Amino acid sequence: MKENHISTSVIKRLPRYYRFLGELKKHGVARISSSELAKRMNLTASQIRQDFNCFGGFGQQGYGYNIEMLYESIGKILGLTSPAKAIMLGVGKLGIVVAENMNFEKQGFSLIGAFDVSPDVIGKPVAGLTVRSVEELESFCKEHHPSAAFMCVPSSAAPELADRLIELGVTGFWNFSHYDIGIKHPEVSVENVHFGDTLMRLSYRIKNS
Amino acid sequence: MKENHISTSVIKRLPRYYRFLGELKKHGVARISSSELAKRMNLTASQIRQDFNCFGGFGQQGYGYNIEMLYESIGKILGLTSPAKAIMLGVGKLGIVVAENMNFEKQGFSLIGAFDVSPDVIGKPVAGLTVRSVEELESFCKEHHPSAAFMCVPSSAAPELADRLIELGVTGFWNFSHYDIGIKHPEVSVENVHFGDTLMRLSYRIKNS
DNA sequence: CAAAATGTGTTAAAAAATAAACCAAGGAGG
DNA sequence: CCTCCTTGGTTTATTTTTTAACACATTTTG
Repeated sequence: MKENHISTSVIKRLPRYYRFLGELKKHGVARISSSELAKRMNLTASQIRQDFNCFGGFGQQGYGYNIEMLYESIGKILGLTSPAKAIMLGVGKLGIVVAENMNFEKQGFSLIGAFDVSPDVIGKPVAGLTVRSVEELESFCKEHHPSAAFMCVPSSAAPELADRLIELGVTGFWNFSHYDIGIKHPEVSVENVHFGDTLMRLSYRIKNS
Repeated sequence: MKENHISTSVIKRLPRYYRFLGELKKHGVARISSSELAKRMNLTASQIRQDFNCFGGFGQQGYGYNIEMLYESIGKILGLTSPAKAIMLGVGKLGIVVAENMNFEKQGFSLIGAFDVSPDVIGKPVAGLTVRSVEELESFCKEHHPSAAFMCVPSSAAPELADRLIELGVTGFWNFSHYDIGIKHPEVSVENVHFGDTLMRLSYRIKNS
């Protein structure tokens, strides 16, 4: 199922391409050359051409790239057209903001459940769902087979939960906790959202440039 | 002021080292070897040694690294000991969660102001501050000289705000908006927190592995 | 309709990042 | 106090990533 092994560097850039192309599309631009796109995105034209060519020839010599078509193609490559079933673990302040303000359907996921341990939130509505007790996790997963988990729990709860989820067939984690899921389970995909790390990097940059 | 130009790859790894070492410290571990740390972090010992050596010899042959000392050293390198003054722009749901749940002081920053356009939030308390009108931005900055801005505003508001802030002396942005601050202003440091991008990458991985 | 201009796909070169190899400093054990 | 073993710093090699170069297809223009 792999596309001839695309490097992670390329994958990391794809969402940004997608955003820029979406913006251009919205502004009614029909086509763009690699050099023009490079100028706008602050990249080299060479890199853009090479990135796109990992997935086949989207452009036309002497013309450039058709934005509409390229946008859709990248969306398909990213899997945005076939949403993966996802559940949210931990419906605290962060979880609520994330659940209610992200447009999961446009980003390749479909949120089908939310779980927490606290009686304060169990039973409450979030993003159109009713928060379940984490005790129902097994039965729920065995029925609905989510493939992704959004981890908005404290670090202390993450390890045990991750184990259970992987056991239940979850293969991808969107991880807001500080626990490093990938180390114990190298077979699953993990995308970390570590606010603290980005802040510290910014701290370094501000003080060393 | 640059440390002999450290590569961005190394800087990106520093916060993770910092986290792992903090954890070890908390568990009372006094020393660790590069190979042991490598095993725990899923890296190579070679990379760890090379990374640390960018900043000088922290280890001792035959002994390893003193965790307490290394932890503190990395903290200093990241600038966590000398907080930079920061202001928050946009006190919506996301801004509030971020402001109230991050421990800025431990991550190199000191939040000294929060601004918004909406009368609904102006005057309200957030993270110990009172939200100001964005109209006060100029006068506030001229008095307090923040060097960092946390951008929690909608993309539409970001470009004009970024211009104003840079004009007022802000050199670092923690950017939650989709607007790409760095392109127009390559001289400032920007750390993007793009939830959508990480989600799309996860979508790709789940569907292509 | 031909020639100039545009601009991709692809191959080659350069640069950067990662991993391996090696050596000497220092600790552990007798 | 001497020997052996661990282990970091450093150099060298390998791999990956990025940039440059170029040949050829398409469009545009006069």
